[in-house]
Amino acid sequence: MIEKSYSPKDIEEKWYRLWLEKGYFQAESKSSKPSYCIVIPPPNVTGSLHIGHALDATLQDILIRWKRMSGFNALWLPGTDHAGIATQNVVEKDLKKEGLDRHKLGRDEFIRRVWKWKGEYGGRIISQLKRLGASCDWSRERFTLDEGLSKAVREVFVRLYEEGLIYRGDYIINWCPRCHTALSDLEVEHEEIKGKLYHIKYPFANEKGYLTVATTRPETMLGDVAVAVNPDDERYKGIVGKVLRLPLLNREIPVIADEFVDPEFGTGAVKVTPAHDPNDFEMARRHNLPFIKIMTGDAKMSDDAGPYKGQDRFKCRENVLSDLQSLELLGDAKEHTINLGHCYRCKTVVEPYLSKQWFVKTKPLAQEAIKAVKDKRINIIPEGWENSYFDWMENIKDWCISRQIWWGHRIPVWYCQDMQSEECKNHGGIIVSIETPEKCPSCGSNKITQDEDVLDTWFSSALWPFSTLGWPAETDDLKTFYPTSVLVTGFDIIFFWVARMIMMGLKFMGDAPFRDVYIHALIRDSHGQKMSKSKGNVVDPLEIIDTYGADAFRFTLTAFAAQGRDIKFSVDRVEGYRHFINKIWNATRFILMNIKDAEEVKSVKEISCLSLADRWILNRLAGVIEEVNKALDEYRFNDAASVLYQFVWHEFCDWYLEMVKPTLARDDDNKGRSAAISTLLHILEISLRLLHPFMPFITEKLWHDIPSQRDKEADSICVQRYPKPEDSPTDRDAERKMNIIMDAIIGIRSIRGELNLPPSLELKALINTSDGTKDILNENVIYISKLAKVKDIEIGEDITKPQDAATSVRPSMQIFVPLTGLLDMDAEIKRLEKEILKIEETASQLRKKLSNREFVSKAPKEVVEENKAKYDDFIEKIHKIQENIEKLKQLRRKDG
RNA sequence: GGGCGGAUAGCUCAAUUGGGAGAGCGCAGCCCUUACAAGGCUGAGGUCACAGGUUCGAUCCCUGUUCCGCCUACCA
Repeated sequence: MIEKSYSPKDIEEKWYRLWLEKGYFQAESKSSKPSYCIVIPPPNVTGSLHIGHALDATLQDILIRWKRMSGFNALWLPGTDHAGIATQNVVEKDLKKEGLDRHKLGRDEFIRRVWKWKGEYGGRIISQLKRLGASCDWSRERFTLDEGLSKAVREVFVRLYEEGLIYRGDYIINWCPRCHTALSDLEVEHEEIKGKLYHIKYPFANEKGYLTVATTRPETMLGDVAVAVNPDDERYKGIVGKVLRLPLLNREIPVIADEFVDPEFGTGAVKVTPAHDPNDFEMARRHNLPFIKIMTGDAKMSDDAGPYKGQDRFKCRENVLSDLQSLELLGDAKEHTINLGHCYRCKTVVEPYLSKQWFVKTKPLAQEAIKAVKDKRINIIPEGWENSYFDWMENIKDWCISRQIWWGHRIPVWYCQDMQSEECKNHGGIIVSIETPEKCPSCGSNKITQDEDVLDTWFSSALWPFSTLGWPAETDDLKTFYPTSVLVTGFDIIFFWVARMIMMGLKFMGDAPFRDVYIHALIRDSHGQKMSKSKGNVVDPLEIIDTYGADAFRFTLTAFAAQGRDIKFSVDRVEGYRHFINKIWNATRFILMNIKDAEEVKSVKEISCLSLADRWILNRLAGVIEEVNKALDEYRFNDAASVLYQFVWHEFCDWYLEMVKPTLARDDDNKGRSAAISTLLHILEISLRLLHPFMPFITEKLWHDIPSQRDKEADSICVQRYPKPEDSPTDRDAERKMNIIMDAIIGIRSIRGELNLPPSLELKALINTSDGTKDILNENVIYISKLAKVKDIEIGEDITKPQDAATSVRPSMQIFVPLTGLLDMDAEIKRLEKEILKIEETASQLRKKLSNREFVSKAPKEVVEENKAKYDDFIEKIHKIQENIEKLKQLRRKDG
């Protein structure tokens, strides 16, 4: 016997501990079973579990538990990401509190501090995943800075370099002045803001007049080296080649012609600032113009900014504008929306900045990645995301991979300081090596220094599906689990991560890193807003688990995880699904209560005298098993959840349990009781297994309370076989018959409900029906009397309506409930008339359709016949109700 | 600028090949009927955003419009 109510906390702790002790989540490196593998999208080591992780992990856990139970050698490989910039920021903040900064500490000491921090706090998100019930193979947990993974990073870097796919050079990159590092294009978040388009007059150097340029960033004029116009622009035909005097600095700059300039925009004249704008950079290269850096890495003005040196970039803008104003060189300023880039880690406005960085030449890698998806070596689900994927891949730009921070994989490049040999000089003293070199391999000098930069964190993440399995070593894990089965992630990191994993996997493993990519929705708050700390609308998954239990939380996430749509989340919904957990608990409790100790529970297959209800629910279960497996196979998690919800609550609890209650209560029918008990346990046990991937804790707990499992302490539901449709006997005839019984019950209940007759009122029912149905009803009259709460039931083929009876016309029967002296004739007439109206509405639609010759001649024959049959049924029903109304009206006249 | 998605009951969302629109929550009425009041039964509630088109027939397919959300882009 189990406790009256369900308290998740104790159960969750107990069973999770046991799962770990028994090693149920550990996959085998070599196995005769088929492999199934998911690598977790590694959360940031600095992070704590947010609701997006919870959804992501829940879906993965469902898949893994489902496959593990279905006989696969299932590996869910967990781990965390070192998250270079984010983690460095966190530790730097801590240092600041102590009045320190990383430069005071020095590189080595700083790195030590970060590792220490990681040791103390880095495990948080892992323990939170455990609270959720994640069945990861923790023995294989990885961290992107692990020795093995670092080796993979070096191997990849060196090989790409040797193939000419990695290069170093001076280019305009996105620079975060706060994080003090370069960022890739993806790491910049664009936001539209209202800004101004300023018109500035640049006087000619050798004659009167001026040329007006339009710019949103007036301060960058300090770095201008030219003004460009379109060569076809008639307005400026004569002035190309003339010299302007740059205001404020009085530098002489030429007017050049370049196709890039759009004559329609602004004034048609563009100031050219090669060191601070990617387009200008390209233009300067085309025209051999100099590059003047007017800012430092802090986004303060540099020596080259003349009198503005040392000013902050925004302050400088104000000063430049007011200085131009006083020189009367400032024209109109128009309202203009500007798409401003911000650092995705610290939200600081990024600066296009000229600097020396390392890049991956991505085009060749992208070619293969496109092909892999095109020929279905990788399936993206839902398919809609393929378009974005192709679009991004086809327009891919080189990837800036060097970061000017300390926490990360240091670039495996050394520079020879001496360059004593010709060979050494030829390649600029650059040494690129997997192993850390002692001396320069070309000239033998031991004065070598390593590149100061580290790699983009996403560089190591891109290797995750194979680096975690042991690559570059040829491990058993790698052979067994690569390519992995599916990647489950949110759409926000398709480009950051998914696309790059595909490129790297194809390049270094010669095969896609995963067969399927399941892209799930983003979780928003109940108003559809993105959750963020600054908005204060974040929901803490741990709090939800504490309040409602992990199972309810997981089931809620699953039920809302429809493909291709964001999830609006609120805790109220979790509460709703906690009721479902409670329902399962209580249904189990009821079943266990009804098992007598001595009773021998038999398998349903051995029992010959199953009741109609037994056979019906067994049949339904077979259907549910099939639907759930199919839904999971197609990643329709919400469908799987709703099928289970519907079955357990409404079919099993509302119908079946109510139907077997009388049988269980009878002492004189041991066979019937025994069949019912067997059926109950069969349904319960299989349902628990079906539900287990969705709600692992409660199913485990209840499964052990089932008599047949009580002695098997070593066992766990998580390693039992996942149900297959053939586990439950099918019986179409039972389904047909049960529909008739249910229809009778619903008919009587409707009368009771609509006429507000209290359940305490004893009713009698008369059912008029045809021959075949009569027998079915008679054989199962007990269900009707119990569930519809009627004492006497008379069933016959020519029963006529008693005088003062309420009626319900069903497809295969007419039900009369005599209400002598109780029936409010007017109310009943009204009720029946309303029903006619309702039927008539749909009937008239059908009539219209059927009287349309085109429909009858052109529509498929089955459809026409189907509609005709439906129509006839409606008309018959209306007639019968009409008759009943007439009889009531006659009666009323007599009484009156 | 380009692309994608959404608009269905008061709320949140389903509806897989175009053929009488569903669920959960909420609401109303009746009920503590020996698992569960975190429950049961019954019911009300929809011009499927708008306008055209294809079709015998459109919530579904096509075109356009409006509103909302997202992704993406070097118009200074």
